[in-house]
Amino acid sequence: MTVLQNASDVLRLFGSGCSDLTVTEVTTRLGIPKANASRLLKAMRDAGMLETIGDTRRHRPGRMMLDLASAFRKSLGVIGQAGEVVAAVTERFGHTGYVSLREGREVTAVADFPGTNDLRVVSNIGRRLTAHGSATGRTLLARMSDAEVQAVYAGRPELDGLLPRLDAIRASGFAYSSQESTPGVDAIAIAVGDPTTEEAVSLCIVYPHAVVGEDDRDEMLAALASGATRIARDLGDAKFVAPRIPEKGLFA
Amino acid sequence: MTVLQNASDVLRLFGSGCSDLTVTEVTTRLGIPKANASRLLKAMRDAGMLETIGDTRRHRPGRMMLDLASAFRKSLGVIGQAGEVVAAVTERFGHTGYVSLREGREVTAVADFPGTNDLRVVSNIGRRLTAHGSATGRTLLARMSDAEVQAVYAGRPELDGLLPRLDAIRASGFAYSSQESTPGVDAIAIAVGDPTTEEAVSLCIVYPHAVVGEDDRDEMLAALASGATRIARDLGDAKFVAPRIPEKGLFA
DNA sequence: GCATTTGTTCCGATTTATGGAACTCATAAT
DNA sequence: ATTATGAGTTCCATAAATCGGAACAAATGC
Repeated sequence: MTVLQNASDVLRLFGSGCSDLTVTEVTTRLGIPKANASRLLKAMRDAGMLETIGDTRRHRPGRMMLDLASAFRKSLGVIGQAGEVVAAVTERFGHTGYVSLREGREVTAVADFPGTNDLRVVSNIGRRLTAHGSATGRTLLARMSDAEVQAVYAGRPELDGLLPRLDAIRASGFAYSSQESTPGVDAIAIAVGDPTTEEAVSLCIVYPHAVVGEDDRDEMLAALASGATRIARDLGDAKFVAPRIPEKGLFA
Repeated sequence: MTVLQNASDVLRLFGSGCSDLTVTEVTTRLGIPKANASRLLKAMRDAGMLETIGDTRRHRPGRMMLDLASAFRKSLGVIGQAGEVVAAVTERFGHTGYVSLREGREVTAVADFPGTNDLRVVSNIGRRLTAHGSATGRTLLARMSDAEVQAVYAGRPELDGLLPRLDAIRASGFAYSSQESTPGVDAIAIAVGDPTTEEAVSLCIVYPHAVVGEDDRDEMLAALASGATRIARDLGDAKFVAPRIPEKGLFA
């Protein structure tokens, strides 16, 4: 067994909820001689993979690991990061999720995460929705200025009443729609973008109107919002508005 | 040179802004034979420390590293995390920073970070301020309900006009004070808490009123806010309100 | 198609890791 | 005060990994 594998096993112990380790914990949890564990932790400390907590014998991951996490996220790109967030929300609540891009007056899903609930909205990757007529699309339009939106919709009837709705999204940080694109289906969407590549995507969760109460809905919004906020912070998205979870009854 | 040290050197390359690496980049940047680099990256991949990006030859940190970053933060606790954020802001802008706790109607600094500017507010750890009369204190009070605040200030004159000020903080997510506790000194404060331990701390930057323009002030607020937001997200702080950077002129 | 760049594999010599036991150090119990 | 107890480190011969150079293979560019 190579040292690297052992070191990796030690690091993996941190994954399962434990935030610090001692030599003995490592020997018992990995089943290796304590002489090895002792030397291994020392070597990992010297290499900066671990650091001791204060002057105790407890170890935690080294500071270097913070940079790694952000390098990992950076290399994913916005779409990838958005996908990770939506996947996590889908996993947790069982409802279908999308990541979508806007092209002109339309939006297309570029990644989809089928829900697991018995009653769920079937995923439909590649289906094109109108940007003005979907929560996802409006979050992406809301990232543009009114002038830009007007340019996209020059002389078109869809513009009617659109700008105030976008203002509302700019204020709240998210969009919600109930039975708009599909009967019986509600959607929550939040947009986030990468200022360096100019890519903006929308994170969206869709669910059957009938089976989701206000509390679940707010929880999903909160989950989606916290993921999107992290992405926006990591990428330095200045246009992002941190969604504010509304009080009960003020939703929509 | 041990493998662990080499592996660590490779990981460290990610720290300096680069989000992915190839074998040749590693050989040149670390100055090691490419045979070694090739085997090293393979071993690190097998150990889960790295993963390849798609089916290209580029490598990025493995997903495991995400867990490590959060284990690191968790082991710091709120006070430690707040300290890291304040230290970073202090470092960047040169102004003095504090982390404070509230006890009853007073707040005390538990960590301080002396500024580096020629004209700066001298740090004063252990100095007690009134909670109602300092930006720091009010951010902490704003985390409580009106009823709880009233209980703390039962029958006391300080309660006059306090609740509306707290409401303003709850709405904006931060507190600002100009020449309040100390003449010539302004302060920006944001509170964050750990729901599991019930600990709440306030992150605060203090600076001479005369030398900081609106732009710098907004930048400091943004820096403090993004750090506090990350902490709140990591810990699941439901009471946290993500600060919204106000438009010019609407500040305070 | 050929040249070039990039990555992998092979080899013996050398370095490093391994695991059992002996040892130190601090803390808790008698 | 003395002795157990447990955690952590160090010692040693053996076993296994790494090293660097060069030959080899596989992409990429012209």
